[in-house]
Amino acid sequence: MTLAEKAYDSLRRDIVAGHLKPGAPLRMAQLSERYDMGFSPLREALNRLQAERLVTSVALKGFSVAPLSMDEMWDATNTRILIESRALRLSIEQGGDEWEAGIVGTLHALMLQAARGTASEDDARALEVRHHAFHKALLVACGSGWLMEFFQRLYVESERYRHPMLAPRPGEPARDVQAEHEALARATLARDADLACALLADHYRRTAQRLESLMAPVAAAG
Amino acid sequence: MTLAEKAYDSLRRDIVAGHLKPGAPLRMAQLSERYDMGFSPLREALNRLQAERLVTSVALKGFSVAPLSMDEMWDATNTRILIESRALRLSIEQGGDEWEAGIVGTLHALMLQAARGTASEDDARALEVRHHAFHKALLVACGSGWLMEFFQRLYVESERYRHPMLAPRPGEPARDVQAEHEALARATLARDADLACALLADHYRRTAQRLESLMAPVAAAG
DNA sequence: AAATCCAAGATTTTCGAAAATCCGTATTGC
DNA sequence: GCAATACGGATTTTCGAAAATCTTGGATTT
Repeated sequence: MTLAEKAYDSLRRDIVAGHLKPGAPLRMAQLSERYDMGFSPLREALNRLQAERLVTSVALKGFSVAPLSMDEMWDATNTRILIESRALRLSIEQGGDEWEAGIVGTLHALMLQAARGTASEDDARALEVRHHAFHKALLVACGSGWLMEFFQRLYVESERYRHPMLAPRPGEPARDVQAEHEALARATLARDADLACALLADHYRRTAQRLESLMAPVAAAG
Repeated sequence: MTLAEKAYDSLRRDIVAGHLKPGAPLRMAQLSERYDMGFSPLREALNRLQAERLVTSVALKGFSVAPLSMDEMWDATNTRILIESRALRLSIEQGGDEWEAGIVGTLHALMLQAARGTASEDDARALEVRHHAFHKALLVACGSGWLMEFFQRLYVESERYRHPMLAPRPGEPARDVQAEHEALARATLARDADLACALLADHYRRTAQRLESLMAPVAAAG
């Protein structure tokens, strides 16, 4: 793995995790020290991330972490529903045994990690990885590289918004996300496309609403 | 404009125009001579293009022009119809006077250039620019940055396939594309979403079918 | 007092060479 | 004879410094 690829992975992780804050300028000297490499691999990584809209850049003024906004979050949510509904329908039409096995397997792995909780940083990351794997497994039989690419893009984007939610407020009742995942998997395996798509859309809309109510006070305070 | 941006524009144009052939390796030394600049700005541009799937890369083996295939062409066509249908419906719901004026204006400019023909290279490029502007104008009131981004990505992709079609075979009757554009604009301005989306889908499917019949002999020969 | 201009420092961008890696070829060993 | 390997040239990748540009602060002018 080249340094430029390491730089890409590290920067992407730090941006998605919110360790590099939205809007923050990314100075070459700082990044060079932080990731212990020269400018060249960093600039290559930043250019890739710019194409993915995770960073912005202005000529001769450098790069910044792409900002977040509630409008953009809703846009991503709605577009996600459009893309994934289509992909899910295609998968339900075309998916075979291997596809079904993937859903069952990734759901099981997700459940195990969810039961384990997210006490440590590693556990939280593992949950995120398995969550992604499950949602990808649902769609992977759609046979469309473009739908899968757009799914990936929007998944990463939504991860940026979801991150603050992973540390749930003390008093609030935790929403049973895993039950939603299970119902979604069941409808999908039963090849009930209408139900599965409805559950998927609900799943994302609820997450978005939760996020909005969670961020509203933050935005008001900041 | 920085050299890296110039490199990005030049490479993108040459790839989309087919001047750099699908699958061809992109050697740094050659590119450096061709575009008269050092490696750094070229590598930055190539990394951006890689993120947009216009070039592929393998670590330590360098970059290549991304390949084309009929499967991928159909995938892009179908995904385009999904994305643009949604964007068109949203635009028809939400678009105001400015949006309508944009459609009428860009359609008129497109017609003028189409009447002028595509004898010279410059005319062909001008037609392509106005064609893009018209299709963008139809969707621009959708209010979704993500839909617009995906539209752009798929437009560029389809441009790569469309390019060989711009030099029409001598004997063949030219399809009246501009009539389709006019009908599409009329249905859109009449706020008839169902008809407009149907025309849009037909427009793209016909282009794809035309391309398939045009490329089949090429693929068989090569 | 407000606006403009200039210089110094900070920052980004680009280059040219060094380092690391790959590929084809010929040689060695069995 | 054939596989494995070591060598040399070609290529990519990375670094460190130079060039170009921006920003900041104060001095100067209106």
